[in-house]
Amino acid sequence: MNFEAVTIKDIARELGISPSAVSKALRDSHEISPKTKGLVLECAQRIGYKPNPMAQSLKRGKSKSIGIVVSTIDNQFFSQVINGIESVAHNNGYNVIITQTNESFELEKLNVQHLTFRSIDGLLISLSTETKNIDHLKDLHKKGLPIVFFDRTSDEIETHKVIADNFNGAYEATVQLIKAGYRKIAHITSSVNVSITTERLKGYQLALEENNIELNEKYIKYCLHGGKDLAEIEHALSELLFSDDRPDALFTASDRITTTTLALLHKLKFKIPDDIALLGFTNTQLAAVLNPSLSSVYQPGIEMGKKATEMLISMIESKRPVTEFETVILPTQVFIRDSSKPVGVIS
Amino acid sequence: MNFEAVTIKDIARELGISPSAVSKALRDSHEISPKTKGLVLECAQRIGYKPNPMAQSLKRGKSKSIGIVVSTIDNQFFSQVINGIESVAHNNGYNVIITQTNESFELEKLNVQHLTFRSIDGLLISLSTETKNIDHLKDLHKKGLPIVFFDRTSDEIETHKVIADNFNGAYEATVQLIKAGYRKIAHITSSVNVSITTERLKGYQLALEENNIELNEKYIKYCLHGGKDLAEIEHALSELLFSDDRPDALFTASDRITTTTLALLHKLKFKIPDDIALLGFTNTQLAAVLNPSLSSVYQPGIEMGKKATEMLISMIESKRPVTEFETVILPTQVFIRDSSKPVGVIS
DNA sequence: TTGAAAGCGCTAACAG
DNA sequence: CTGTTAGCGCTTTCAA
Repeated sequence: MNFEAVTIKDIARELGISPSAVSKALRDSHEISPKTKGLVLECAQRIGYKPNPMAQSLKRGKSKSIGIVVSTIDNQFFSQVINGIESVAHNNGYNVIITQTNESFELEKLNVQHLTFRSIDGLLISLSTETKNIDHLKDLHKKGLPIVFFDRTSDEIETHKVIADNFNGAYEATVQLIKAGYRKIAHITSSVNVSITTERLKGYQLALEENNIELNEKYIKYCLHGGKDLAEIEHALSELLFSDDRPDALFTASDRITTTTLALLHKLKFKIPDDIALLGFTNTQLAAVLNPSLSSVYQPGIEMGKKATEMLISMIESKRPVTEFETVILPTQVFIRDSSKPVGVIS
Repeated sequence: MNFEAVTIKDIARELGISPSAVSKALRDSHEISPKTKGLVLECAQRIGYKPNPMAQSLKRGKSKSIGIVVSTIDNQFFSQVINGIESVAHNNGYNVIITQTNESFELEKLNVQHLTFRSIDGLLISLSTETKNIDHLKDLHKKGLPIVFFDRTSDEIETHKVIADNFNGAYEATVQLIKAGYRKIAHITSSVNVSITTERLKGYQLALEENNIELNEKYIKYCLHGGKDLAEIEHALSELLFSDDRPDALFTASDRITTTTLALLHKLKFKIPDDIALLGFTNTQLAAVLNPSLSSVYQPGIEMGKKATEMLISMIESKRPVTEFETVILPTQVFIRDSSKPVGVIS
């Protein structure tokens, strides 16, 4: 509720002119005399007039709000992205409606539906790990809803996308492990459904290939729910750790998986990196003070949020339908710390 | 924009009845025959009718959205709180508008103003560290805007509040340090302005007092921006570490301060807990895998968000003005880990 | 340059 | 039980 319930009519009455004149004056229309404009502006200021956004929205058919779909906000990477989204949106007079899928396809559909009920002007989405089919988005896209994908995208819709350089991040990370002397490098990753999994996998594979290390399929473990369930990571990890051919290094592909893996290795009393090295994607600012300090691939979360929102708003506000789309790839940074120290070096 | 632009009129036309009848049928009014209701519902379903929330809001004078003010979303504790807020709000058909103050009083005022422009039905706020004066909220409160404080509250407005048991958390934490053999316990805390600082300070003081340890004012360091600036924590810390009477333990009072202190101690090559012990408020799930594993006071962030939102929505939807207010205090949990191991014990 | 009037989609008082 | 009408606050023709 707007508690400054001063309307255009109040100004009109005060000045003895018509509401429509006031409206025009406030919008700085050319068909209003400078004198009247001055009076209106002064009066609006004086009696504390604030436009009612709901009335404007109803009239204009725009809600000035954008919907966000992420897996969960309680995650370093996504909270940074949302931080970025929020700042750009706010600066442009938009507010954001955040919804969480918890990696569930059903919840993703429900959330998208809920958002359209709320009359959003555009959608920013990072797909859930369960999502294979995006018909729920195709329909909306066809009807003209501006959509920008970030992080976990889909090829099935042509629109703007913003991702981190997952390929290079993974490539670089794997190369660093190889340089440090590890050869049996396992990869614990998210669901095959999501784009980031494929991109990271490719980087990992190329690094191995270039270094003449044969790919061992048993070293690649997928977590269908992106590590949401502790059990799936526990399962993947124990298959790796208690196999005949235990890997000497782990390359983990997401924030949740990386930190959970670290915690599990602790619990299992594995020494890092002596028993097994660890390097993973994570955006935690605590990487340097973990035990051991954690080698990591960092994604520019805030920038990703900002860029995606800028693109979305430009689509929303574009006069003519946008037909040229862009996929922005933001650089990742690899930090080498103790958890991937060279083999055989005693600290 | 609602891309399912089917309106009540479409149903009315389809069925050859009046829009108001349709409206009433949809709202299950008693003055509509079951037969008509059935027809309307079926037709609504069939042609994909979705109510336009902006029109409803305009009519009802309610926006079904609530405003949130926090220092920054990119912080474990607050992102957990927002997670809780979001889930309850969403379940009750509300959406949330998040704004961040970055601990700035000016931004807090601006955000609150912005939120009222956006016609929020209620406000959830955790004050910035800079905030001493809350006239910007008093005005709104007087005009009838439902407000619920969480985390950092103010006595100057009588309304619902939800806080963690800061007093007990701090008391318990300090007692644990004393039990472990530490006697020179310093306290690095946030700004004196915010409620949590006082509450935590009191717990700290009582623990010392009960154990006949004299309070040393020099051991209490305030960070006016809650640790937003690295420099202020650096400054506080070096005053403590390089004084004649260096403390043997640190009790830090917020997420940011705790993790930054840990990082700085690392940088300065201080051994924890041998050179100095550390125990602090933090909500990071990584506490157990930090180096060393970090003793911590954990606040129920998600619950805090949920509870605050439930209270706010009950105020918003209350038929009569609410006059009985409650301050809910949620328990904190203290986890003792290696960073506060008993003095003299070699691991 | 200004004003009257219609209408965005929905609801509610009042008639019928 | 159903329809007519007016109006939430604002914008936008169109007419004056």
